[in-house]
Amino acid sequence: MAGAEQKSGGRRIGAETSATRARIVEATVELIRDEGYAAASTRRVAARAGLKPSLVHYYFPTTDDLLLEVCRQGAADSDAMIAQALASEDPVRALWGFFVDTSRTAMSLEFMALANHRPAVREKMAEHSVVMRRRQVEIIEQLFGDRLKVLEGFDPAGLAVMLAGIGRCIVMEENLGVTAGHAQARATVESWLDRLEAKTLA
Amino acid sequence: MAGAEQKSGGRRIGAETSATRARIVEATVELIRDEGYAAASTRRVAARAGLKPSLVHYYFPTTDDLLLEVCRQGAADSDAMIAQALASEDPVRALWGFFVDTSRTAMSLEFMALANHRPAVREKMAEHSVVMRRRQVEIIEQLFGDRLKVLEGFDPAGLAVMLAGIGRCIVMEENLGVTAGHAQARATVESWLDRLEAKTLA
Amino acid sequence: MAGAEQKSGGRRIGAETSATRARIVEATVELIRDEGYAAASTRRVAARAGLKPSLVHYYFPTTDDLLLEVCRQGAADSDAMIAQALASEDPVRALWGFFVDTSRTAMSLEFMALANHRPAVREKMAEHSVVMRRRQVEIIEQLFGDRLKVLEGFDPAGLAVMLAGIGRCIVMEENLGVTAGHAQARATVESWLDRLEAKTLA
Amino acid sequence: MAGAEQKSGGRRIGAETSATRARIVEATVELIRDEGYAAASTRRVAARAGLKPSLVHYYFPTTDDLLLEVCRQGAADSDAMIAQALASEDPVRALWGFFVDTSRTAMSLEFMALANHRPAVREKMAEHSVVMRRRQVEIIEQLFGDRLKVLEGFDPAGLAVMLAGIGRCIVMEENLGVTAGHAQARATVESWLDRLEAKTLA
DNA sequence: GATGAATGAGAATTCATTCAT
DNA sequence: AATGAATGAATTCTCATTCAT
Repeated sequence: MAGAEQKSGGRRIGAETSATRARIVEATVELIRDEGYAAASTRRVAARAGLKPSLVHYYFPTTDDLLLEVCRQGAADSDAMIAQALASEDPVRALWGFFVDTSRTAMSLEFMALANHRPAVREKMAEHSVVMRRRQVEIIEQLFGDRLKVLEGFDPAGLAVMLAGIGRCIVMEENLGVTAGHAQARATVESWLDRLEAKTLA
Repeated sequence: MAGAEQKSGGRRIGAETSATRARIVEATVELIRDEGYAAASTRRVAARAGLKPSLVHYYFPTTDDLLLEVCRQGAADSDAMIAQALASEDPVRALWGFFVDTSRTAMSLEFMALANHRPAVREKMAEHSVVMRRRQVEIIEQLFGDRLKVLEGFDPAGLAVMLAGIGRCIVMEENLGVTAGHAQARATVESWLDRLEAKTLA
Repeated sequence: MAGAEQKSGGRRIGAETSATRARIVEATVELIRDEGYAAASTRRVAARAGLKPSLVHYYFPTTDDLLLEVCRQGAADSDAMIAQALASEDPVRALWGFFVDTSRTAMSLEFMALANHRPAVREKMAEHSVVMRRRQVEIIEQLFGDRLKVLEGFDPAGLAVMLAGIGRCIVMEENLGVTAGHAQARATVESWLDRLEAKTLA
Repeated sequence: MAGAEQKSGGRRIGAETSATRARIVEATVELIRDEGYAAASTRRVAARAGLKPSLVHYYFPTTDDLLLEVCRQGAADSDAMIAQALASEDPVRALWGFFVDTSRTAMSLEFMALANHRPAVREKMAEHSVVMRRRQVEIIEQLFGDRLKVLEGFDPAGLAVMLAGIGRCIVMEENLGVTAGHAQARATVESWLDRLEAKTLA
């Protein structure tokens, strides 16, 4: 129960602990982050990692395998961030910070786009999304309880969708260099959190 | 002679009035909508349009040209939808309908992703985004005036970002088959609109 | 016998006197001069001339037709230069100047290269070369007579080959940015001409 | 272990020792020699070598890579020919033979033309030309010393330019089927060499 | 005299993947 | 654990040419 990263006896080619393997995944993440998912080809990943293209296929027989691994790690990262948020001094802000985290959200958006023509990725993303949402809802319920309904008329799952949407929108647009309304939207969200938090602490 | 379609005698290669040209753009839109932007290759577009690949290049010398045209038409469509919303019986609902319009939003998200590795698209999208946001803000101001601030503590631009974000999130996730929290988020947004509208009519 | 440019009743599409036709030829010459013969495609020629690609084909049904016309004009230019040389104050220097004329020689070299895979050009170039050489020999004989043999042991045709070769070599290498030995080779040639000229005038 | 072919453990993609790689280069040389540089396309090279087009790109990722390799080998061949000339029984004739060697010179001319629109080739050719010229000058100085100046008024570098130019001109024109003056030019060059050689031996 | 539309061929690359070693 | 060789399919783009108007 100590997290989702443990893996018992899974038999893949290339030990999961391999430094080379890690380097490949890392290079892929960088490429996707910097140039979009279309840049994540065997050759370019290998070049970025300073390895031979064949070696990428040695560890990840198909491109889907590689992409799925990156996806899995991204989910694990999100998981860790949420856990950290919950354990932090100011869990409410930390949760909102999670939703407007630039690099994680940018990656997530790339995988959403990828899902469109990679059934395997689509499946994984759907699965992750459900799990993530559930976890977010738990946290929101734990933090605010029914003050949420009483004070703002919000529902925990609804708030999760709202925060996710507003956060992603801000990140996506910042990425384009567009910022109109961002500060005001952030202010509104923060005022919700202020009110909820005040009552929480009271 | 009213409307935005007026044609200004400009003569490009492949007149804008060409039926073939229109067919190409239409096929591209369908492909992107159904399979993601990566499916918009010369061959596939031609196949979908029932034309020879070379003909696509005759009308759109580079892929950027084609993509930009699709982008431009998408923006025009959005424009028209917003105008229609404003002129409708229930402009408030129509505006929200605009933000959760599945096909338009899905396209928009594809182009956001595309912007990551197509500088030309990025530029166009940034430009469009700014214009769209401005128009949305105008409408919101016109519909609600300062009731917005008084009743909900919202700012027009901030609300535009919030609606856009929540709408996109719902569309994106529906696309993945994920719907948790959607109904509740929608309900919250609708309750805002209800309250604002009630006062508007009063 | 008043030059090679007269043309009686030749029936081509597009009157030879057309300004448009001239513009096409001119654009082609510029392109070949600046970017090599491979740049002389219908589209690029049209673009350079500010015309539609179809128009190029209207005047020159095939690429060979266009190339041949450029070739013909180049030969006419060379012809004119030689005639001018002969009529000048210092015909000997003018002749040598002809051989080291940069732009004309560069074009000539492009057509030599083109001749390799354009039989029509090959034929024309061969024909021109023979005519040119003959004319050069005439001039050399006329200028130096048998002083050539007596003084330097040169033969008129041999000298023509030597001057052409040395001139082309210098132009070709200058084009590459290589100049080693050029000044000295020029000096040697000039010393020959000096000696021959001195005796000529004496 | 003597000779210029020594291999310095360097590992590139497609080891330099590969027979396939050699076949590709050889096919390219033949194509350029027979049909001009424009014939050196991936497809045609592959067809000539009896290989699949993709394999050409496996060994030479870009066309420049392939062309540069051919260029490099051509320079190495020239180098070897000069070395051989120097070591031969009659180095003076061998040197002149080098300048009128048909196949080598024809290739060299193709690359000169190619230099016009391939910056990479241009650079390599310029570099080679300088090195070659320097080597030729050394040989000329070594063979004739200052008899050159005294007897004919020639300068070593100038003579190198003259021989190169006359040789190239003859090869180029022969290629076109034009031969007027060639024998006479050759005779003149040979008479220079005769005189210089006689004094050399004396 | 001029032009828009259409087409088939071929260019250079890039890619994922397989296989033998 | 790693890698070189090979391949077939797909990518974007350019080209010469034909044809109907």
